[in-house]
Amino acid sequence: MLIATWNVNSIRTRLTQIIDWINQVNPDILCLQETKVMDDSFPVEPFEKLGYSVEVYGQKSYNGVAIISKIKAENVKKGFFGCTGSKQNIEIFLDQKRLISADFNGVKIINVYVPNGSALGSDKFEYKINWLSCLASFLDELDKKGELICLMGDFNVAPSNLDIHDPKKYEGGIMASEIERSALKNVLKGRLIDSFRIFEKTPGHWSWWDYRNNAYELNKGWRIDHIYISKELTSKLKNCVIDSSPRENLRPSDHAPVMIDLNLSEINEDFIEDEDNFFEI
DNA sequence: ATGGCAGAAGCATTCTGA
Repeated sequence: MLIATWNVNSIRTRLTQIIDWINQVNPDILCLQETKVMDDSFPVEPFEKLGYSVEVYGQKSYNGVAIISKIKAENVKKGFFGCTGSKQNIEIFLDQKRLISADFNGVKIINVYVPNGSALGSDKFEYKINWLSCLASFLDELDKKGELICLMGDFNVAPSNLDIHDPKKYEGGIMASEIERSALKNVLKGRLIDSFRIFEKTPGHWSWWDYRNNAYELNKGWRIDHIYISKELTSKLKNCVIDSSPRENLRPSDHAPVMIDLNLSEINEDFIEDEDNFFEI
């Protein structure tokens, strides 16, 4: 099962590119960020024509997330819920549409667009750190219930210096500061694993290139789009790749899609085996 | 230190992103 994430920087501007990519890659689940559109204006039909269901959580001009899937999404939730351990009041985050979650074959897919944070010490930076703190509390609650998690999206954090083309220049700055990295670590708490780093330990793999300064042509990128999976799922993980090819399109998104191949049928087989055992008893 | 580039809103220019 192919599960992908892509910050498309406007669903309406990128629509034909996304449809082309779906036709090429045939993902089972595609999580989008920065859709930048109200829910009633989201172009649902082109996806439904290809046999996909669409779940949206958007707003005018900014942010916005969506889940496109071949399997019907179950238990769709928009925004944070159950963050009882958070110091932050969830209501603070209601106006920015940055998180949507749904269950597929017993796995909870959580699609996030983490705030950029602008600059260290700014109000937006404080918002980013508070948002990540709320996300950590959100995951703590799901962890208590023993949920299998796939947390994916645009995190706006390079987890290590391997994930920046010029660490000397950018280390300590926005998306590369110790404050952001430790806030991200507090979300993951060792229970969620970076799918990409299971397969690839070297630098030079980017998911975002600035529109400015010819960054893509010079391959000056960052790896800030991630797919984190529960430890229990790592044995089902076949692959994780960044597909930089859409970044070469005319008028591309500044982000490339990232995807994993997760063998969820094995999970169902395990489940069926357990049921058989139950009936034998 | 600043701007570069792109999208949305809306019609000139500002806000936001990363």
